[in-house]
Amino acid sequence: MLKEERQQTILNEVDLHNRILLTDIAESLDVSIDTVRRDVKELDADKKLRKVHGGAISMGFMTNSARNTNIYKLDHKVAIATKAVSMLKDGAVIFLDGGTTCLELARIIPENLNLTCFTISLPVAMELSNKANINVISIGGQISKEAQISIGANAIHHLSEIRVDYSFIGTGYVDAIYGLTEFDWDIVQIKKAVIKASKKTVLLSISEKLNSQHRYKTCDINNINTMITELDPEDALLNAFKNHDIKIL
Amino acid sequence: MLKEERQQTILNEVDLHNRILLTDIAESLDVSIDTVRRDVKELDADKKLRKVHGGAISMGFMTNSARNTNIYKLDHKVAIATKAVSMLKDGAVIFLDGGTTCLELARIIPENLNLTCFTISLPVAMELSNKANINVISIGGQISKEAQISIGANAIHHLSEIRVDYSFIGTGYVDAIYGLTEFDWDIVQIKKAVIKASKKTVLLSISEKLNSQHRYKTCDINNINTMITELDPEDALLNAFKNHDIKIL
DNA sequence: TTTAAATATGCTGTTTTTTGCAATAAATAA
DNA sequence: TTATTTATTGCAAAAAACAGCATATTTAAA
Repeated sequence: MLKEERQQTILNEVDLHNRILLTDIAESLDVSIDTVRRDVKELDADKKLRKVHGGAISMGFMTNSARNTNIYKLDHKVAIATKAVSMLKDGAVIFLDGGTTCLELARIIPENLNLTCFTISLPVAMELSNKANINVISIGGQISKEAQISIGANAIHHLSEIRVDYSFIGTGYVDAIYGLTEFDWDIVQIKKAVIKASKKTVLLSISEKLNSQHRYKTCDINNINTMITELDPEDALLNAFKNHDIKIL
Repeated sequence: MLKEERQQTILNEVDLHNRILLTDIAESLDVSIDTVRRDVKELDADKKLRKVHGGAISMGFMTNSARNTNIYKLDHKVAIATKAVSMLKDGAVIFLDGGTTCLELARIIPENLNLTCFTISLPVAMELSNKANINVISIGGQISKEAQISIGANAIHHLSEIRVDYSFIGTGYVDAIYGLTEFDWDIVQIKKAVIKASKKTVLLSISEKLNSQHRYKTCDINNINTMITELDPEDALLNAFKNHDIKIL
């Protein structure tokens, strides 16, 4: 039996059953466990499957790392996410909101960081599920088609049952006087529940959103502990926020 | 024997058996191993076959394996999903499992169908959220990194609070006698909860999984109301399942 | 035809790859 | 925790690949 043949067989088995045991493969192919282990290691290096303790799992599930479309002001959002990452400590329990900025944060969270991470966002949950050291817990509920997040009474109820160290949230509009506002009533309800469930709340917002407002109010600026924009903390645009008890990064 | 002739013989052997050993060829053609090695090297350079350690493999065999981005037996899964779609009625409340077959089903659900759809799968939820007439409800819980689905006590508890008309589930292994089995204990618990929450359960499985089994049992075949494979319902491979009270599509 | 050059083949010794085994370390389960 | 399973590492034997060389065979030109 050629090595290539063997590896092809392993791939078939993995794709067929989603998950296999190295011992099963070794027995069915009648080679040593070491050989199977080495094969699986190679296939893992080639991204043909994913090696896990005792076996291997299919890549079919996890081919989702490709960033889909162009994100508006991606560079700004990456800058914000980078600042946010610096706040993360090993072992923390956090919440991640939906939206492209939080998704960017999820993307750049270091692989070696141990976190327990709640989220209402499907894309964020998918992204985080690729990180080995992050325990991801999705908050279920009715899915908002626009935002791909859980909304509604169910999600709010689940949020009422948790308490996280930090929550990282986005907002539609933010203003030093009017606070955080949204276009959408459902979203406001969810964000209120998130803030309630957090010891500290961190707002991620590109500067373009500063000094804008809309119809439904999420909370006052004072409810936010830290605000992160892509700007330098000393930027004049942020002056209006410095009267409040809020840390600016 | 001419070199040309010899190489043609090698190509024939490769095309016939998908693979050859250099030693076999050397012996059957009664030339030295070095000659065969040189021939195979040339044929590899001409892309007529793929040289591997100890032998050669046909191009067709390998291109089939280079489906890195594609899904294993996608055509079969589409066939299954198509049959499953025919079971869906307007206004139904259904559950969709994780896995590539269910994801395929989610993809081809018609835009005009009104459905309420529960799921534990992040990719399925994302896919369904693109369909205007489908009310998507995600079951939250701890996210399994392998399968990108919610698992654990929380998810099971949420499942216990719902009751759907139809659930469409996949399985790792299925056998007429041993029933549905899985590699993973957590997955079994979730699937049990799903079956309990369903008035009718529909199993989606490609025929390659038939007559295979693993260590943890989800349920007996009798717990499944309908089984869908890519095969014709009258196919002999399905005979073993016909003794049971199960509809085969 | 003869000869020289080019090509093909086989042989030898060396290097690389593959594989299994054993000892130890790490991870998981009880 | 302890016990068991799985991973890792180093090692050695076997198989295969490789490089260099000698011989044979074919081709092309004198």
